[in-house]
Amino acid sequence: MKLIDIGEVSARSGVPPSTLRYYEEIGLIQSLARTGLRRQFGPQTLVQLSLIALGKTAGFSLSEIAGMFGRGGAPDLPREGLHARADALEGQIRQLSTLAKALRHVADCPAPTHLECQKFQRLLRVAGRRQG
Amino acid sequence: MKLIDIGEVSARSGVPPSTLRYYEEIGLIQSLARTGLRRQFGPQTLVQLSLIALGKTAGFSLSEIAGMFGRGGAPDLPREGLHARADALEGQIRQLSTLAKALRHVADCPAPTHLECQKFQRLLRVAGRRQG
DNA sequence: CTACGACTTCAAGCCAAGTTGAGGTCAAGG
DNA sequence: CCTTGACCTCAACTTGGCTTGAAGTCGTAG
Repeated sequence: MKLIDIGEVSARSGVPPSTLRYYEEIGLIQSLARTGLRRQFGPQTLVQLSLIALGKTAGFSLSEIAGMFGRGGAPDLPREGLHARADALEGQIRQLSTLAKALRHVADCPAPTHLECQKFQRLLRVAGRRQG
Repeated sequence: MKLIDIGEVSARSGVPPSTLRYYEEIGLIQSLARTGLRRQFGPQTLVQLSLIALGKTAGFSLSEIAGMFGRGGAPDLPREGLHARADALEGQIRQLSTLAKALRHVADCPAPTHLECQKFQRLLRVAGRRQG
């Protein structure tokens, strides 16, 4: 297992070194060694960084994401937990679709103001239902 | 146009009064009058709050959301801007779908570690492509 | 008329997720 | 051998999105 210098990890992943240090500090990733003072990471760190980026766009907090890795960086979570997260994600996806539809509608609707448009009203009600 | 007391806006929308005051402070919503000191909002504020909630789950910042309203609270944005936002949203939706699939896969895949699973590798590569 | 409870202002505090800056260390190239 | 540049540590700062607390002001019910 060859080690990768922090600079290279940063270059390959696009994540700044300061952020890599921060992630290590909070336990999200681990460096495996030092060359002098320079952190050396394992190849799986690159995979982790992909998952972290993905998780962040999905709206997970860093600590939630940390919970998805086992020690060593391999994804590791009880199956039901994963399915629950996937369910939550799909809910979020439905909301986003609603919003995207609402935006497209607003762009094309000829009504003088959208508050007078039935279709828009309905989209909003559907959206509103998810928050109570 | 009847006015709605801040307490009632809060109760109907589920948004705390402190947050409503904060939103007014940053110009996201406007109160139309006072009864004594109490803010009174117009009915469109409730619509705005729905859109704000929706926008937040979509990952927009409050200032981005503020940019979607014209003065008076009616949604107001150039059509091309709206379509651009919708496009961005749909990209995000695709990412989320990828993540959801990855999660479900991890939950069900029998491989000893997911890093050895072809399907998982592929999902990650697809995901990684979107960040450079 | 008085007390109550929900509002008011304003400043300060809090959390997440980093970034920035000062001062230090190190390995590699010339 | 010495400089250079990228890293190091640690603390402080920043931004976004609020919440909390102290001290004050109303309008309504009793």
